[in-house]
Amino acid sequence: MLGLVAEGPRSGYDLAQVAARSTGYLWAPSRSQIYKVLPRLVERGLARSTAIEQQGRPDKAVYEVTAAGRRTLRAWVETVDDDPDGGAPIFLLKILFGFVSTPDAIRGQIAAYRRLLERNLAAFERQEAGLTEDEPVYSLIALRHGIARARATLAWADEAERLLG
Amino acid sequence: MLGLVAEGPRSGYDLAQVAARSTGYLWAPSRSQIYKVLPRLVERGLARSTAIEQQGRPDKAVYEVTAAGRRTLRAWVETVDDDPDGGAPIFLLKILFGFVSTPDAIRGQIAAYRRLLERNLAAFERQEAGLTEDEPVYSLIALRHGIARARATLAWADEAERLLG
DNA sequence: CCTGTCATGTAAGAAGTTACATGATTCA
DNA sequence: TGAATCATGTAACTTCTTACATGACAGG
Repeated sequence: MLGLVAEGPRSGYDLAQVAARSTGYLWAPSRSQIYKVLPRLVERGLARSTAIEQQGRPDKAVYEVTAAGRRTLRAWVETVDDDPDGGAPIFLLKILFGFVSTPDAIRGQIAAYRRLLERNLAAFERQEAGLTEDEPVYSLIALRHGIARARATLAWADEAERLLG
Repeated sequence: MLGLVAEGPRSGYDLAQVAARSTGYLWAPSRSQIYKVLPRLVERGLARSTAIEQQGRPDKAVYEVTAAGRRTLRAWVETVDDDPDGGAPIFLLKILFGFVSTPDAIRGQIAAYRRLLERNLAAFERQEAGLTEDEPVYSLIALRHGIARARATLAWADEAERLLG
């Protein structure tokens, strides 16, 4: 949410739509969740809100990131964790909010993501090799899913590094 | 959790380890969560538990699926939803628990998964085409990620159908 | 006239987490 | 002697969801 606020000044209502579009594939909070978290960002000094009067509607509360908020976001984007709690989507979110940091930091995230993918791929392949004939096809199908995705994502990592220049 | 119990009689402790191995990539509950859910399965008549006495250890509670539990699981596995709440992992879980149902039902899940992937892929490609030059590379990199994975997963769907025979 | 958009929020509850509590056995 | 494995569970907490509450205005 801090990242979405850092993209530009937004109301809670706006945020719900922006989130669905931009991070929606990775993470999308409900409107009620947004209205709970936003005041917390202000409490912690990471964002500030400005009331905007409107006619025939409730006042709009527009949130903006503060300098401290930007620093906090940047620190998060630059923190390297080879096996983050939220899994792969964390890497993608950090990439998406790369604009608060440097291309080098993002290269670091891609490298960490690559390491996770390589570990996962190796684990899947080991499991695949260990499958016996009495096991249902379903296990194999699920394993092949993981393998296909890991390989494709590794290929994407090459492309991503090229795009970063 | 019902699916994991249906694979064979297991204690809560066992379940934590089995989950980490088998569905771990998709979904893995904490031990405390398992101990909360298991009695609920019993309450609903989906599982039954047997106490097993042990020396020097707490009694073991082994859970087994009931006929009603198997029916409930099967109904879930066979329910087709083109855009399930838990996202893509739901399709994989249904495939993994395919042993309670028929290959045809699993083909149906793969087809539904394919439809989701095709919708996502089209949306990503539309977004990619709409990107302007002032947008940060990071948006493009994230989009390419989604595209690469969707395409790879579509190719996996072909393979999965072949494996089902 | 009805649906959708704009706009904020509360209440109740599900789902999940970490840390704590207990305690024997086994292995390096 | 200290860590890991086996084994169950509670307490406190975070995160997140759906449903409810309110109300104007725009467009078909």
